[in-house]
Amino acid sequence: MKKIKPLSWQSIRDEVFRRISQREWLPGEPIPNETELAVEFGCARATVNRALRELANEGLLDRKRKGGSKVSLHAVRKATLDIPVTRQEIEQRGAVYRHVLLEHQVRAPTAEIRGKMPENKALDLLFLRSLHLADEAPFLYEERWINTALVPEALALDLNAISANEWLVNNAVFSRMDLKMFAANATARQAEHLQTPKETALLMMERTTWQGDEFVTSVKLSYAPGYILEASM
Amino acid sequence: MKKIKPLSWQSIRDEVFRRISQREWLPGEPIPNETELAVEFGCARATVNRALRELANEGLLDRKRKGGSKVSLHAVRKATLDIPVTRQEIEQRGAVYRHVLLEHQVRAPTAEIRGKMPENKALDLLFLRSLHLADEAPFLYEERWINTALVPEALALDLNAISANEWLVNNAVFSRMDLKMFAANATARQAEHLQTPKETALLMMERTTWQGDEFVTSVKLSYAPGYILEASM
DNA sequence: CAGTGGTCTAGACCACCAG
DNA sequence: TGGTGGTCTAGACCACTGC
Repeated sequence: MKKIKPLSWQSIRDEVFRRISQREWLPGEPIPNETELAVEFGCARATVNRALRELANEGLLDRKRKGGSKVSLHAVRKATLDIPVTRQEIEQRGAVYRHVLLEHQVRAPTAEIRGKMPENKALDLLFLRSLHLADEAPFLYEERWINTALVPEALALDLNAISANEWLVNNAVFSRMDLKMFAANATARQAEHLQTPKETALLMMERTTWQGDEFVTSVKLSYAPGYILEASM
Repeated sequence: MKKIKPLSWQSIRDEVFRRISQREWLPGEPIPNETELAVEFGCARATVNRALRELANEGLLDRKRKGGSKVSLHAVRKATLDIPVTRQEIEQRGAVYRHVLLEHQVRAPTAEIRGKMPENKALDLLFLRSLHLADEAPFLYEERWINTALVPEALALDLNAISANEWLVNNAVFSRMDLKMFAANATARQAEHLQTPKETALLMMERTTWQGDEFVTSVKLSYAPGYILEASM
């Protein structure tokens, strides 16, 4: 077994990646354990561990105690999706950001939203509708529910000055986020706000953030036609 | 400064996360350096490093040598999107998978695809159109280009037996993937294949995978109406 | 039970970069 | 140029789990 130069965990990661890519190590098959690789590469086991851990995080390896490390049978690749603050996303495109608060009221949640809450709590929630503009053109329309039990400060805010989106990102505590993306034909209301013909295909996103098992905020976003959501890995 | 129990990097990560969440450490402000935190938590610096590195990966901290670690001004949260093999995705829903190869030919790439290739190389590429079915209902329609210079074996495959999607995932070498999601009204062709009315809003995805700076395959996916793409963080 | 990965430690050196 | 994070090491113990 030829001894190879690398010292850094990155080089080891790359070398292991190469062996998997070039099918020296086949899907489903075990690879040498950390100690053996450390000997082969002439480095500490911790360094090998770091390299293999990264590859496992990317889904290329399955690792189990005692079971050892195996090349994943079907590499479920994971792409990373950035969730920026809408203002920043617009400004990054070189456009001027503005947002309009269309509706702001405390009301009983819809059945859909109530389903996310514990049975016993029948609190009223803060409901918002707003529009984000890029250079005065409609960019994103949002309908949002905020759990005022968890974020009472939201009630006192001037949401014309700062968008709920931005304020929540900077102030709300949350530990988990669910995210759903789908397409929908524009309803009359969406079409009106986004200044597009009715039935135009819109990219929609629903995001719910949670603090423990209670939801903090849930928002339904409608992107203006032509919006492209990008991700990479 | 009160000394806290935790030993594991997870507990330190959680404690630091709590301090950021609960605004003990404010956005933009520096936090104590690794050595100081190691003393406070009563653990090795490497353990603190591991904890802070995870938080930085999630976008909650900005770290710089000499500059120290600061709470991110606008936490760009990163969601994770799984890219499963279509067959597995369908079978995971308890449905029977089948795919149909609609077209299979070597042809000159369109301008759009040629833009992804180096100027000098004017190779013909393998072009495929296929349909993935769940319980015989249209699930996903795809149009795919494969760079046969990089994956010559693809030319000899029986793509009726195994979908290009699945074969490529298991056999193609790639180091990077670009991913775009958007909505579009169904064209006549899409409507026909997905058995839906024309103009129905469809969730579309374009994925291009790269090996170094050469593209391996580029695919345009049209999901059947009602499809929901989920992610989480 | 024994082998594997998961983690922690204490120490060390280095790369980067703000001051 | 000094302080900070980035990394490597050698050793150790532990947790899980296949056998």
